[in-house]
Amino acid sequence: MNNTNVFSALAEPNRFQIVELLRRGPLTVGEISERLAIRQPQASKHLRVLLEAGVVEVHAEANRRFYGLRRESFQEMEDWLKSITEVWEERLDRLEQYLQVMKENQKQRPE
Amino acid sequence: MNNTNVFSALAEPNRFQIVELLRRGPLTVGEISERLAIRQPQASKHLRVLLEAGVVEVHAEANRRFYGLRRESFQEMEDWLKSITEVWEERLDRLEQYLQVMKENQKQRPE
DNA sequence: ATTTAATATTCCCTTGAAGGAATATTCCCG
DNA sequence: CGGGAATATTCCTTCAAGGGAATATTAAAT
Repeated sequence: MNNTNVFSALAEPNRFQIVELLRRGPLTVGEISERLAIRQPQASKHLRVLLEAGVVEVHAEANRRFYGLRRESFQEMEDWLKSITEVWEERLDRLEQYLQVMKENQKQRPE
Repeated sequence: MNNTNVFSALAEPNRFQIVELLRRGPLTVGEISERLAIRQPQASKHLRVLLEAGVVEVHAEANRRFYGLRRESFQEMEDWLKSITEVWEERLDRLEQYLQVMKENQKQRPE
């Protein structure tokens, strides 16, 4: 994840809402535009952006197109976040170790 | 996290790079602008955006200002991601359960 | 083959975000 | 107090993203 495209995709409020909407499973363009109260062309445009950013995937079914969240995309974001927060975890671990050592020393030489 | 501000903050390549730069710990504006090879005013501007989005925090020290990543912000993103992916996990669990049941039935009535 | 539903695309316009350059602010030091 | 370093802010300009409206495309149905 050095892909700022994913972030720009999610930065737009309507697109973020689309993602929220797709939590429970894929929806058609019509359903999406209806529930978000936006016009169909805007829905299509936003979905295109999400698609190209890899946030979303389509599968056609006759006339309709179902858009659903793309797992890999979210997995990548999670990995990236972990790669950042794990540094902090390590620091916490070291702090705990340190405190533990201090505690041991206290036991050996009370008062 | 319904805050698209965080995403718009990270959507800009320079700002994303700033976050990457701050992984190891806080830096001053000067250091940041130097390492990213951007002019100081731009660095300040980007840092302002990151600050207002809550991605980053400052603490002043004499003349300088150290910017560092703000943990809460990343925690919130992680929580949001989990709230999305956990639905998938549940589904997987149910699938596994289902497969397990089928396996049991096989044992009871082989061939 | 024509019509109709669902979706995508295009064109135009407006607004906001980002960079450049200059300037303001803050703080330390002598 | 005056000077200089570090940082923030302002003004201006440019460019791309997003909405509206109209139109094109695709596929089904009759």
